Amino acid sequence: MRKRATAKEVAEAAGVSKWTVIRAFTPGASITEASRQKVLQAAEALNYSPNLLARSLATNVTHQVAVFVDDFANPHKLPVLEMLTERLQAEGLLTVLININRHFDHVHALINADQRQFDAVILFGTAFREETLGDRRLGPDFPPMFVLARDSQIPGVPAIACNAELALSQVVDYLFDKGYRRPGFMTGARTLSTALGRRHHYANFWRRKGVESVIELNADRYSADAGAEAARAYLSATPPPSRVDVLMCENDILALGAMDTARSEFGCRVPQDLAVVGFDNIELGATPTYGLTTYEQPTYEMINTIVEMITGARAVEAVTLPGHLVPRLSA
Amino acid sequence: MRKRATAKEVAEAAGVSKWTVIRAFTPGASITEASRQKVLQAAEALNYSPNLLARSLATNVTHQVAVFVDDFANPHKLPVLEMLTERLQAEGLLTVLININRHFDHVHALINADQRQFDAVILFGTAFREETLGDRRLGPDFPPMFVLARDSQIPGVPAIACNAELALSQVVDYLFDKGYRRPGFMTGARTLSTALGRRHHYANFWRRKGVESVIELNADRYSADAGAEAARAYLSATPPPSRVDVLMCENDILALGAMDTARSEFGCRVPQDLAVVGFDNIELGATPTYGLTTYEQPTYEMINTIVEMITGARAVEAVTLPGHLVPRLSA
DNA sequence: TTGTAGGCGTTATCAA
DNA sequence: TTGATAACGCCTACAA
Repeated sequence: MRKRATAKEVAEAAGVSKWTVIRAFTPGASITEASRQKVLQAAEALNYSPNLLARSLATNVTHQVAVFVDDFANPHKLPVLEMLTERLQAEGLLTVLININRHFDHVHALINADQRQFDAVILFGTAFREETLGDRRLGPDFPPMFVLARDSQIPGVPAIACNAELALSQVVDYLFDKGYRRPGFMTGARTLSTALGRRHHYANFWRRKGVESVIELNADRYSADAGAEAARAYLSATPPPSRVDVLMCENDILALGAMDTARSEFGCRVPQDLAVVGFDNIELGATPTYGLTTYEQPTYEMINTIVEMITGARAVEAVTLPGHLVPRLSA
Repeated sequence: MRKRATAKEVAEAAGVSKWTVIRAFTPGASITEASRQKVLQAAEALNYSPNLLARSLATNVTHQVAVFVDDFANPHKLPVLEMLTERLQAEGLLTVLININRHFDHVHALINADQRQFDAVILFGTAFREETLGDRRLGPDFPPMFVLARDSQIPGVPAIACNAELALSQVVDYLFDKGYRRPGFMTGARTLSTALGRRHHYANFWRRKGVESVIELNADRYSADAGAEAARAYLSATPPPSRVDVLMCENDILALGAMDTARSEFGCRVPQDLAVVGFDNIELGATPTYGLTTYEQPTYEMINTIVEMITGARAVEAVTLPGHLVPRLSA
C-alpha cells in the first residue's frame, strides 16, 4: 500500500524546500510564479494534495461541524439536513452527523466532539439538560454549540429557532376566523420544552379569544404511528358531539397519522368533522390526499444564521425568526 | 481562551512521563494500576482527554466514514441514515454526511475524503461514472469505497445492494397471480442504472409470463411531486380502457405521488381501476390512506455487511441480499 | 514497567 | 522570496 505523497517528497521532486511546497498551496503566500509552477507540476505528478489532518493539528481548525440528531422519524429532518450540509459545504465545512440514542448519548457525543476538535456543534432538534453533564465541564476550549429549531435550556448556548409565539398566534387567529371553537392539541413527547412551548402559546391565544379549554392529546413520540394511536385513543373515548372541532398537532408527521386514523377508522370528514393542523410543512402534507394546513419554519434563514455565527460573520446570540402559515384544506 | 490539556501537562501533574499518560489511555498497555490511577486522577483534574486529531495523524486512522448522498427527496433515506450512523457509531466510527450536488460533486468530495484520510467512503444511493474522475487517479492509499443500495459501475468498488432480480420476480409473480395483465413501470431518473435494472427485470419477468409490453412512465426525479406529474401526464393522455391495470413505481415516494394524482384528479379507485406498487416500504406507505403494496430492502443486513467490511470483519466483495414483498391493499 | 528518540505532515515565525 | 527551526499532540519502537 503506497502512502500519500507528502510535501517533503514533492519538494525533493521539484528541487525546492518543503516550505516552498506549502506556499504553493497556500493562497496568498509569497512565492514566485516560477517556483509555484515547478511545485504544482511535481505535485500533479505525485498526485499530491495537502493532508488536512496534519493541517488541522497545526492550525486547530478542522472545518468539521458536528450535528446531533436524536429523532429520525420525522421526514422533515431530511430537507433540513440537505440545506444544512449544502450551506456548510459552501463555507468549506463538512458535517459530521451524530446519532444521539441510548447507546450514544449527548455526553458521549460531546466528549467526542471535543476530542476531535470540531469547529462547532449543532444540536438539531435535540437538547439536553445541563445536569446531564454531571460534574464534567465544557471548558472554554470546547467547540461553540448552537441549538437549531428548538429552544435552549443551556446557559451560553444560543437557540436559533422559529418564533413560536408568533407562529401560534397566527395559527389561532386563522382557526378562530374559520369558526373553530373547540380546539385540541397533540404533543409528541410530553417532556420536551418545545412541545410545552407550542402548547402553551396555543392555549394562551385561544384564551385571548375567549376559549378557555384546550383538550390535550399525547403521542409518546414523533411518528405517524404515534399520532394515529393518540388520535385513536381520543376518538374512541369521545363521542362525536363532545369532540374537538380542530386538532393541532405538534408536527406534520403526527398530523398525518391522526388524519389517517380519523378518516379511515372513525369516518371523520376533514375538515368538516375534524379539522387538522400540523407544523413543518413536509412534502407529503401538500398532496391532495392530505391537503394539510400547516406552519412552515424559516428553515433557510435559521440555517443561514447559524452558519454565519459559526464562520464569525455574525454575532453569536439567540435568535427567533418568523415563519408563515400554509393554509390548505384540512383546516 | 484556555487550551485543552495535553498528555505532557497531565504527566507533570501526575509526576510521570507523558508516555505513561498515553499508556493509561491505551487499553491493554502495560502499566501498573498505581501509575494508572495517578494519571487518571490528574487527567480528571485537568479535564484531559486524548486529542483524536493528533492520534489520527500518528496512526493514520481517523475513525470517520464519509457517506455521500445526492438525493434528499426520498424520505426513505432517513431511517437508513439512522441505522447506518447507529451501526457505525457502535464500531467507534463517526459519519461524515456529504451532500453531493452541483456545487460539490463526486470528484470534489472524493479528493476531500482522501485529504481527510477517512477510513472509508460509502456511496449511498449515489454512483458516478469512472470517467468523471478524468485523469485523476484514486491511489492505493485512497479510502476504500462501497456502494450502498445501488449497483456499482466502478471496477474495484463493490456494491452492497438488494437482489433486484429476485425482488422483481417476486413482485411480478404476485401481480400476475392477482390477475393483472397490463403492467406499467415508472422510473425516477431515466439514466440511473438502478432504474434501468429494476425496469429491465420487471419487463423480463412479465415477458416470461407471456406479457410482452410494459408501458414506461418517466418522472425526472424522485419525489412525490415528480411521481404525481408523470402519472398526470400519462393518465390525461390515455383513456381508461387502454390504461395499464397496475403501475409499479421505482420507489415509494413516486408511488405515493402517483396514487394521489390518480385518485384525486382522475377518480381512479386503487386498486380496482389502477393498482400501484412501490419500492422501499416507507412509513407513510403503511397508513390506511395509502396501504401501499411495496418491496422492502434488507436495509439492516446491507448496512451490517458494509460495516463489517469496513472494520475488516468480512471480506470485501459485492453482495446482493434478498428483501421481501410487503403486500397491502394498493395491489 | 517506565523513560527516551524519532516521526506523523503540516503551520508559524524568524533569519537569510 | 526562500530556507530553517520549532511546535501541534500523539504513537511506535527501542532501550533502560
